[in-house]
Amino acid sequence: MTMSNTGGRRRPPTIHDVAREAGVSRGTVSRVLNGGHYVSPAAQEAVNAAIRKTGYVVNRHARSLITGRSDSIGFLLTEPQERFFEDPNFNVLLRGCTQALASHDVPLLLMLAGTEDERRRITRYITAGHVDGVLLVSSHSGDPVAEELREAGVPLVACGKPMGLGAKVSYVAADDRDGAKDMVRHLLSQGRRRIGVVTGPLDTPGGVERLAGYKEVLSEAGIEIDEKLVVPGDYSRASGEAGAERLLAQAADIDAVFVASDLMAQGVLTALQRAGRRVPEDVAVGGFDDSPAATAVSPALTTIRQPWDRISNEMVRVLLAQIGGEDPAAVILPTELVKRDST
Amino acid sequence: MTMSNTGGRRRPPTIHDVAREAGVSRGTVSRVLNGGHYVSPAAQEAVNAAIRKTGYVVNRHARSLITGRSDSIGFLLTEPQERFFEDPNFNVLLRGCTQALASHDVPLLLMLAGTEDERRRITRYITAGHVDGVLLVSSHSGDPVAEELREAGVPLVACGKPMGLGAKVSYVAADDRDGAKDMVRHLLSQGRRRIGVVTGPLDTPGGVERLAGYKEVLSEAGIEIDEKLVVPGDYSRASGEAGAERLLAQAADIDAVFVASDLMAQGVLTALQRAGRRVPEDVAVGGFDDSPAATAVSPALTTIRQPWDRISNEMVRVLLAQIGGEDPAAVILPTELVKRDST
DNA sequence: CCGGCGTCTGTGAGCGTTCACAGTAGAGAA
DNA sequence: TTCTCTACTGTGAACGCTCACAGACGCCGG
Repeated sequence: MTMSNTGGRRRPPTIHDVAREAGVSRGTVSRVLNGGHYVSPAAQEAVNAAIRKTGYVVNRHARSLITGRSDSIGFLLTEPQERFFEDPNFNVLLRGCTQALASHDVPLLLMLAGTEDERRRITRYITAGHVDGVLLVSSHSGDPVAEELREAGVPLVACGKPMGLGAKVSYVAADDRDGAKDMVRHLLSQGRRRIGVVTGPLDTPGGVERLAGYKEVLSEAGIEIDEKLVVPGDYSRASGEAGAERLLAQAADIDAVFVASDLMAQGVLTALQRAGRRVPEDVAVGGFDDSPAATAVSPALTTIRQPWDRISNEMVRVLLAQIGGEDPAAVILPTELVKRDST
Repeated sequence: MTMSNTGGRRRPPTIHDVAREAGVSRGTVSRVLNGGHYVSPAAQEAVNAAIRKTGYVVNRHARSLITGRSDSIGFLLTEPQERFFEDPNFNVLLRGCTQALASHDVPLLLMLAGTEDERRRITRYITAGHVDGVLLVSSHSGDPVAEELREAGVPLVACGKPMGLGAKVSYVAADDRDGAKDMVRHLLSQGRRRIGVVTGPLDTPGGVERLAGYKEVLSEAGIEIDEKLVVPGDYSRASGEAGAERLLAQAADIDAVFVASDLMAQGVLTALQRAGRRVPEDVAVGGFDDSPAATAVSPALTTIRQPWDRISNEMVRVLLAQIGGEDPAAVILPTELVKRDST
């Protein structure tokens, strides 16, 4: 039973205790804690030993008070709750970002802005400086929160290119157009010629690009775009189901559908099977995202994989860089065709 | 252009600025901020006006430094990531807790412990006092994290009764047994007699209780329990599908299945339909949870609603009470039968 | 021997808040 | 009047850390 142990038993050890234990000053301990520059190897060693011995953990509040940073970041989702409940992509992204941040020892604050009230509260919270930066996920266009945060100068990285925010905000996105092209080429290579499309929301760059990829490949193949084959969706399962029904009604002779999200593709599958069309024999279905939903259905979806791990890692990297003073950046990541049973 | 405005333009206003603006002392401002006891109405008024005028927001780090509280809580999910990706119940709970906490102005830190490494890191983070308490979601038994946290004296509230932690940890749960009984009675009332069951994990109280409810009602109705009608599951969709197949193989004459989770019920539906059984004509299917999954399938699931909103609210209430010094508590909430198309 | 430089270390100040305490004023009781 | 009690207010002193600064030491070139 040592003095140092008995003495400060009840309350956690401070940097002061570590300094005393290691026989150095607070300043030296602090320097070791923050990168260890200008510290002799001997002191370095002694401090680390003292930290282990005392079980010291830095008091983040004291640190933040003086640095002005909170060393935490917000994950902001501005989607209606139904979307959050039905689309597992959010979970994948959430997990990826949590993991990426954990390796930097930065906690993630979850902010769900489903209602106007929450939106306001969250905006206030963020602009008050309670987080150093924000990872933004919002599939819909013209997000007022994003605009406010940008104006307030809060470091911000969006998932997917945001609409109408100019080049001022960073984003990380998959190569939507390229992915769409791959899928449509794949459908073509299977001999499909009457290829319908259920688009994403066309007020978002992602939705527009995926449709553009579809049209581009068909044109290159010398197939004229039939507007009856193009029906709008909003990424929700219900809109996929409705889209497929509309497609079936407008163009009963389709032999394939390119669906701009896996969740919508689930709906498409449901509608197709209800209409007695076999997948993939009668109609091939290609999705987009490679969300967990893709393998939860039967037949398992052929889809375009968005590299979620890389997307989350890049979002975190770009955000931390921006917090460190760097300029906003846009990162486009390649996609990959995943062949399964629906084509 | 007033002096007070021009002076402190760059950096946010402090409690001191507010005090000067209002013509009172820091202490008085602080008292207003924390409930306003022992403050004259006039001072109260002046301080509030000054806060509005200066746009003051409390510096949480300074506050935490002295109070020793972090005024934030952790939401800890100790599930493999596949479970997190496929089960929308987590999202519902996450949203409920976020919302409940927001009304207390307490941020939620998301902690996903999928791997052993993360488990360790998170435990260290929590026991270091970086959060005041933890909302725990972990469907599997014998969770080492929970045990460690309990031993460290961290305020903890679990969702669902945790296995083997004794009465020492708070939890909020729906009345599993009662819900199961309602469902089986409902099945009985529809004239079903050969009722199979796909159970939840039987190393958790929830799984055990739901099965117990099933057996209890059948016994009361004078129907002998046929063990061929009881197959195990683990709440995952895949286990539901496998369970239904096994049921079909062991007891082809079933006319109903009580499934211990909606997600498994999705799998059951898939297997049943693949086997050519019509739902609900040939076989009725009853789920449990009323998860978003229940209405995403066809036919829409008859299920037992867990009152998620109340569950999250209670979890937060109990946790905050416990942080405030109260004793651990157990809350059991009533369920409700939701009749849809699968029975 | 001096001066300068680069490496390393200790020290005081201060970040913005809360808390304990001391103190004031006014009302009511003795 | 004087004393006590209650309602309210102001004032240091922390909380645990980082940062700027000053100083010590060894080494080099003049």
